[in-house]
Amino acid sequence: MSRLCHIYPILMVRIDESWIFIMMPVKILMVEDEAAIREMVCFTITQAGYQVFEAGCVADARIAIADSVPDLILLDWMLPDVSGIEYARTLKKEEMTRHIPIIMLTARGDELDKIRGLDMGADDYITKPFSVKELQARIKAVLRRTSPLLTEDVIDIDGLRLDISSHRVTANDTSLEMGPTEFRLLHFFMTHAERVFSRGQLLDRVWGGNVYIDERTVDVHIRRLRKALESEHYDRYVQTVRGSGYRFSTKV
Amino acid sequence: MSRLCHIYPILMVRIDESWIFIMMPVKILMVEDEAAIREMVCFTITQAGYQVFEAGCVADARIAIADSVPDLILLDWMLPDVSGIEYARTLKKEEMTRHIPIIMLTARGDELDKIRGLDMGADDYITKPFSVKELQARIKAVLRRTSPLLTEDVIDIDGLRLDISSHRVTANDTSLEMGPTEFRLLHFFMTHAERVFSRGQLLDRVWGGNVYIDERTVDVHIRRLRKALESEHYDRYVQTVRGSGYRFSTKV
DNA sequence: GTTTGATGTCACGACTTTGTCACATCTATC
DNA sequence: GATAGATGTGACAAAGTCGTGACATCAAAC
Repeated sequence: MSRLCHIYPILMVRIDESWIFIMMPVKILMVEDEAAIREMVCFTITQAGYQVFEAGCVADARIAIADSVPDLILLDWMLPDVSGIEYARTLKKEEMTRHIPIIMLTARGDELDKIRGLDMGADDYITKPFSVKELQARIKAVLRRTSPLLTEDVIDIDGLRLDISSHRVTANDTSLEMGPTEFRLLHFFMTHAERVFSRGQLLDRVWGGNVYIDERTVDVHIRRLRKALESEHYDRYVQTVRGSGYRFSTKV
Repeated sequence: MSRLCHIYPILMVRIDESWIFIMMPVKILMVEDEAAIREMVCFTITQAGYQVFEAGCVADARIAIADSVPDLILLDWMLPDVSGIEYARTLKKEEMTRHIPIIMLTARGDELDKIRGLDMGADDYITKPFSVKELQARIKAVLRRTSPLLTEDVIDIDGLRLDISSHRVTANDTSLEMGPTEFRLLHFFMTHAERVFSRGQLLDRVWGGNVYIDERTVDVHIRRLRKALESEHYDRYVQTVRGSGYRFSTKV
C-alpha cells in the first residue's frame, strides 16, 4: 500500500480517520500570494479529490509548470511580480500551456467587469470572498467544459477504446495486451490528446512524480506502448515531437 | 449474531420469532442530515433485507464510499455542506461511483419538478413523507432496472449457473463443489462482471469488511475458486489483472 | 473425543514488469 | 555527406507479482 503511493500517481486524501485513494488525480495549480487564501483553497480542492500545488508568484508558477503541467490553473489577478492578467495572456499564447483552463480570482466584484473586458483568455472568473461550494462548482464546470474526457470511465478515440473499470484496451473490438505502466500512459495520453508533453512531465503525471528515474525510460515505455498498439495500427497515434517530447494525436 | 455480521456479509433479519439469513446483502448508503428520517429509513430498509450505512453530510458520505462502494445511494437534496444535487452530479461523473444508482429524497412534492429539471443523473425520486412500502418498492425497482443481477435468485452467465436459494453452482448441468467463501466470491463476481476489483475491495465486499486479513488470502481463494470451476473450463472467466486485482469476464 | 471440512498464512517457484544500458537509426545543420 | 544530437530498439538483471501446495488452526458434526 505505501509502496503503491510512491510509485504510482495515486492521491491519498486523509479525511478524519480514513484514507481515500484517487487514481491518476486531476492536478490543479494555484497561484496566489496571500497565504490564508492559499490554505483555504488548498484544503477545499483537496477535499474535492484534486491534487493541488501552489505558487506564491508568477516566477514560482513558471517553475512549477515546467515540472508538471496542471489540468487547471487558479490565478489571482494581483500578484507580487507580474499581474495575473498578463500571465494569463502569456499562458494562452504558449504552445505548452494554451490548453490549460484558467480560473481568475478577483478581489472585488466591481473589478470583475474590468478584468473581463480585458479578455486575457481565462475560462471563468470568481470573486473573493467565495464559498467552498462555489469554487468546487466552478472547477467542476470548467473541467467538464474544457476537458470532458478527464472524468470519463470509457474513453473511445477513433475506435481505440480504453475502459477503466474493466481495465481493458480494445481496438475495433480486438483486445490489446499491455503492462500497467503502458495502460496508465495511454490513459494519460487519451485524456490529454493533441498536446505535447516532455519526458519530465510524463514522468510526473504517469509515474507520480517525486521519482528519480532516467528520462530515457519514458522512451522505452513509449516503445512498449507502440508495440502493444501496432497490431491494430494505432501506434501511429503515439507521435514523437523531436526536441520536445511525445503527443497522442489522431491527426497525420 | 454479532460475529457473523462482522466477518461475513451476512445480514440477519428478525421477523416475528425466527431469524432469516440473507447472503451477500445489497449495500445501501443513506445520506441525510435529519436523524429522525435516518432512523426511520434505516429501519425500513434493514427490514427489507438490505444493509445500510449512514452519512449525515457529504463529507461523511465520501469517507463511507471510500471504504466500501455501495450498490445504491439514497440522497437527500438538502444537506449541510454540499447540496445533494451537486453531489449527485459529482458521483455520476467519477469513475468509481458513476454506476451507482441514486434515489433522491425531496422534502416537498412541489420541489420535485424543479429538481427533476436539473437532471443531475438520479435514477429515481421520492418525496418526503413517504411510506415504508413506497420506499421499499422504489429501491427494488431501481435495483432491478440498473443492476438486474443483484436481485436475481438464479444467475446464469454463459452456462455457468449460480442458484442462491439452493446454494448450488452448476456448469452445463454439472454440479460444481466449492466452499462457502468461494461461493460468495463467485456470487460477487457474477453480479459485478466485467469490472476489476482490488484485493482490498474484494475483502470488503466478499469477506464483509472491518477485517484485518492478509490481502494475499484473496489469491488463495481465487485459486480455490478456479480449481472448482476448471473441470468445466469456466476457470478462464476468473481473470487476473496484474497490478490491479481480479475480474470476472466472459471475454477472452 | 474424534473426525471432517473450511480458512488464513506461509514459503517457494514461475512468471511479468521495469529501469538501465549499448548500439542502431534517424534528423537537422553545416 | 559528415557530424552531432536526438530517438528507436533489443537485451538484461533486479524487483515485483502471482500461482500453488502444504500446514496449522478452528469450529461444527458425529
